[in-house]
Amino acid sequence: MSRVRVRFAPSPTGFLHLGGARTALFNWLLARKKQGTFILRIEDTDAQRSSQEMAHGIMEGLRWLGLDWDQGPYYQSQRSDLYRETAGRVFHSDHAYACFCPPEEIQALSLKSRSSGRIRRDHGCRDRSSHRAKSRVAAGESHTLRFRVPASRQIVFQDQVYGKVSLSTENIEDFTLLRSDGSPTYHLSVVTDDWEMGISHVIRGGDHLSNTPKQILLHEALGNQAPVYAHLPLILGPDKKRLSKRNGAESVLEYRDHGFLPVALCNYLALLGWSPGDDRELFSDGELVKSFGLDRVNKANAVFDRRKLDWMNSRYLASSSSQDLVRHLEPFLERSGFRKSRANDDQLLPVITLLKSRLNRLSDFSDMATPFLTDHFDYESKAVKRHFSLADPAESSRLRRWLETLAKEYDQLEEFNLENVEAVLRGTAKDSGFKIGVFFGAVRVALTGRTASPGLFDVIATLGRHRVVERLQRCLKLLQ
RNA sequence: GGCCCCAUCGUCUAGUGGCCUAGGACGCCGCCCUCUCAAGGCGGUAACACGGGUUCGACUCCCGUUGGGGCUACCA
Repeated sequence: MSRVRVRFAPSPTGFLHLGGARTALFNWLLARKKQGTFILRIEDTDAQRSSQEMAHGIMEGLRWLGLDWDQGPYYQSQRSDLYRETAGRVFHSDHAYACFCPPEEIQALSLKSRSSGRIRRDHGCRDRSSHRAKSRVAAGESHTLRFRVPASRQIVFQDQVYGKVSLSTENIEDFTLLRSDGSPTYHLSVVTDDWEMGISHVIRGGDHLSNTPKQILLHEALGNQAPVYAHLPLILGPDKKRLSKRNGAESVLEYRDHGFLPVALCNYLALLGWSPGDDRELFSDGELVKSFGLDRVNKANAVFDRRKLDWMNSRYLASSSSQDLVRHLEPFLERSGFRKSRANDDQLLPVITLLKSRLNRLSDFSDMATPFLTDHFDYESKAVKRHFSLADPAESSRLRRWLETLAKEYDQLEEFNLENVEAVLRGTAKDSGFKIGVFFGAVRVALTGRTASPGLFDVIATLGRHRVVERLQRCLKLLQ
């Protein structure tokens, strides 16, 4: 069996959105599973709309997702000679012809085709003698090169996802190979490169399903063996319309910046159009590669559901090692003004361990971690009002006394560990006569400034004796 | 318009003629756990687009209808 060689071939006319990322992922998964080769090819034959920035953005996105490529990036803009050479071969074997019609004329013909419901090819160029055409070409007359689509043939291919797909050549227009400026179009460059690069499987979006017969025709004309095709169902936006800028199609880099973990996004994307056949949903490292196969790819388009992505992200966050999260958290900490250095990893790690199971995004961390990373945090006014502003002034001073007692107890506690910390808090709360919720609530506000936090014992143990005592004393003022 | 493709809970999906009283997950709702908020545990809500066939028997096979998507460029 020959080796699997696949490619991801984005055109750098936009960023890497979810659809492109999923296509890249499926190619990558197959390559890794079959120990094949994953090639990156930048399809920038449309010089007007392509840009180097977009190409770089796409590669940054791929790297972030962990979809490393084995060959490339190849830039089609640098391979024009190859395409012109291929075009020459198609032309000389009479599978293509020079078309001298001005664009408007072709457009009119296309319009006519549409209203009549069948492809019109009666613009003359395709039937004129090649001698005359050659002399006009030699004279420098502006023209395009068009593929001469054969009449009345059924093009049939076996798609790995959709099964047998067939299309009559009656419904294929004489597509352009070379533009009037001599630059190659998509079909020419794709077919040339797929052959030249020895691509075994073309895995791409379903929007290319109808293009495939054209490319097969071209491969035939060139005497190539066409690759195996596998088309992927499209990813739709929440309104069931194709993903677009207005419709949830952000760059994957925005997902990175919003605090998603690349593994979470890959996992989610893998399940959009593919399923392992059992109930597994969260995949650990390498498990996705092991389980993946083209045979379990779906045919129906899938609607992107951000809430499920959120859930998946939170699950990955909770199960990641704190050590791993430090690295991912770094840009978020910096963004919110926390200096992060290797030196304070020791301080950071327990906080991450404490909070990671409650995170939905990496970006949630800084805010949640504030009371643990600095002494300068605000007390939520609603928290103070609810837990410190007792209706009865006598009660207020009683609470004050007991918090003071707690501070003393902690200050004198022999070993400040989770177990002892819990015993002291429970004991003091009981002695105080306050309801446990009232006392714990007050302590929570004193220590974190908030009404919601991780379990109090964990909070206390994580903060450490010094800060706990200091904060309990500091907040007594709030109870004056 | 023409051609191609698709169709199971709101969403992602399992299901390849009897295992289906249609399974799982997200979401939503309730309960439990509990010092708060999450998480977690338990339970609930909710689907085979429609109409014809084929068959002893259709979610599963065939045809049609409807709906959705794609292609129909000197874009990719």
